[in-house]
Amino acid sequence: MPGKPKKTTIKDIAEMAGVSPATVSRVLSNPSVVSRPRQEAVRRAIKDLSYRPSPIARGLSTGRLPCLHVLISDIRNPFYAEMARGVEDVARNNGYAVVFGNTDDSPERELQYLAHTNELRFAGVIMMSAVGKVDLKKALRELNRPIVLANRLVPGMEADAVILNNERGAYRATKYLIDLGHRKICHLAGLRYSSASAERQRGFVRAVKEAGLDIPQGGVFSGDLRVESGETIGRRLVKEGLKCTAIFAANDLMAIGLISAFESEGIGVPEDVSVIGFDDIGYASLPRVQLTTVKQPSYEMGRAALKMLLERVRGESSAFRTIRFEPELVERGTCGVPRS
Amino acid sequence: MPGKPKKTTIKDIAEMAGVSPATVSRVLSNPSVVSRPRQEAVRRAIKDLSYRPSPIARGLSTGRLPCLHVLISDIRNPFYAEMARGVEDVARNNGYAVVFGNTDDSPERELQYLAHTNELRFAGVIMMSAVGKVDLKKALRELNRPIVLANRLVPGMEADAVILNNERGAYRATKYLIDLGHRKICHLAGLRYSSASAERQRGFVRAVKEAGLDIPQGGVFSGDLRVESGETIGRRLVKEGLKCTAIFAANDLMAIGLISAFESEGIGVPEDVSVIGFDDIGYASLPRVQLTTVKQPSYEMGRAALKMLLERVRGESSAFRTIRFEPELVERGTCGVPRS
DNA sequence: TTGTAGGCGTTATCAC
DNA sequence: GTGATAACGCCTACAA
Repeated sequence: MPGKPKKTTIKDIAEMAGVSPATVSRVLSNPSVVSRPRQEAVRRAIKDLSYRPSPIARGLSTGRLPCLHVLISDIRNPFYAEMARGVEDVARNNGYAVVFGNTDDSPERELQYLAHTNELRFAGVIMMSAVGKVDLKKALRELNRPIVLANRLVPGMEADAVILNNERGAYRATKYLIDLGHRKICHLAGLRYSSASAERQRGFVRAVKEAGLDIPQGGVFSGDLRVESGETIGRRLVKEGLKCTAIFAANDLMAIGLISAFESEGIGVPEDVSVIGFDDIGYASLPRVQLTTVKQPSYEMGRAALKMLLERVRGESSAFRTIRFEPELVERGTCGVPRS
Repeated sequence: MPGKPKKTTIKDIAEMAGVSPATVSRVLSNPSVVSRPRQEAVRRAIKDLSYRPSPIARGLSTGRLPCLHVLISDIRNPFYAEMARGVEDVARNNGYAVVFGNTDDSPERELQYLAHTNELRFAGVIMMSAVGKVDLKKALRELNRPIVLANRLVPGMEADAVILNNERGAYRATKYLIDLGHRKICHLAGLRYSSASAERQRGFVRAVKEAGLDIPQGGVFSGDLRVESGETIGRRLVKEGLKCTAIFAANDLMAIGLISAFESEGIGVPEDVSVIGFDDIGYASLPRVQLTTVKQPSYEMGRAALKMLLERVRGESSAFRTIRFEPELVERGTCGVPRS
């Protein structure tokens, strides 16, 4: 094969600039230790040959690839898609590739992905779907790489984190229903092992208690955060005879499922029952949906998570930080005063 | 540092099995050339030390990392999220990591990502958001790696592809409106440079022509496939006085935008105007939305695309193939007979 | 069938 | 400051 292009390497640059490969490498990573004239010679050579160092060779040598691993529950959930987009936007602008993994909230899958993180030497991890299991904390620790927990925390684990003040958001949602006059309020909770879901449930309980109300007997259900589980529970609720006038769902997807079930059973929202969600995904604002909900700035949270991760990856060490975003109640059309 | 773990390498295996590193490498990649007894000795050693070859070292040597690059327009579009999920599911089950890139349909960004593909030596590319530009074809060719075009084709480019029969889907959608009695039908087209959008427009035109109808003066608009552009055009249409009784939108997102605009302007759907979309994203089926549309099996298309890519990556060479999925009309509630 | 040795492109550790 | 030189962990002629 005669015309094999042969990528230009650090040696070509060294030769052209009349220095050693080591010096070229220094110009690239630690310029301050190289004398001015050689620095310039090297830079010119780099430009002339439009040289780009090989990330893989670098990776072999340093043990780090310019790739970030992002673990989410399911990219089809608009809330995650939005965060994912925030993440990717800043990663791209910083020269990092983003590898996504859908866990479906399975701890096994989580571990499986982390093994991959390690093998491929990805530079860091954003864990958005942490399912609090003992071994997860251990696995994350042993990974020995920068990690940012986003959206969900891992109980008992110190780490950088980007989360919403879920408790407060849930409290407000519930308080809103109470102020509307509701006395019997149910809660469709999320995953048992999700810290976000747990916090939302706590916020719900606090609001109810503070108002001196009781949670209806068996009034807290748990779903899996998908539309279908909202539908299932909604139908069950109707069948059993609605024992509440309002429901706070742990996320919009389930709220939408609830509404679907109710309306197909002839129960009007908000005439017969009020429904409030959480997240404020894009569809919540459609005229036909008009879901009252608690907004989280998901895109911004994704960006913030990646920025934190980058700082760590770049070696800026300091104490762990937690960035906590504030929720915002968005009044729309699925809540009203209770039927007298 | 005394207790440095020191990953186990191919040498450790060689030593433990009493063979050379080369032999270990062979059992891993081309076992048939190694004698039975040594093969077993090596495998046992691998198991005992739970050895896993380093993808990076391999990558440096072979020029290929076990990562696949998937280029999409925007992960927040549920249609893409669905395909992305299909892709990731089969990639994961085959030991490949998936790197996603959002192009926002920008040719520059497309090229930028492909440069990354090359630098990081990703094993293959799935291009779902091809914006037909001359240099894209060239860039893809020069990439010198397996490529699968999904969702959109690149004009004049031979390659493996997974697409929907867009022309037929659009034809059916339009025919459906015509059969309902509509005579003045508009089309909200998609991206000018998307082959999928172009095909849909052709299908629309064919149906109208075949029925001996005329397309209303200025009755074909073009949007960018996002909800907002549906809203914008919807409002403009109303302002200018609706000159049609039905509209076929190139995708569901824009259809939803149209409906939002119409309803907020007091125009009923389907009473005053019928709207049909394309894709059948999850939200189309919600009771409150009930969007009539053309379904594409997006998840399956994602899977199919990745399977094709894997075949190529694994070196199974053969002629280029195109897998063409068939669309399916889904009648729901946004189309009706025209107002007399 | 098996082993030796060079190469993949950088970084890092030494001396100088 | 700078330049050899050895890793980094695997693959692959080439030779035996």
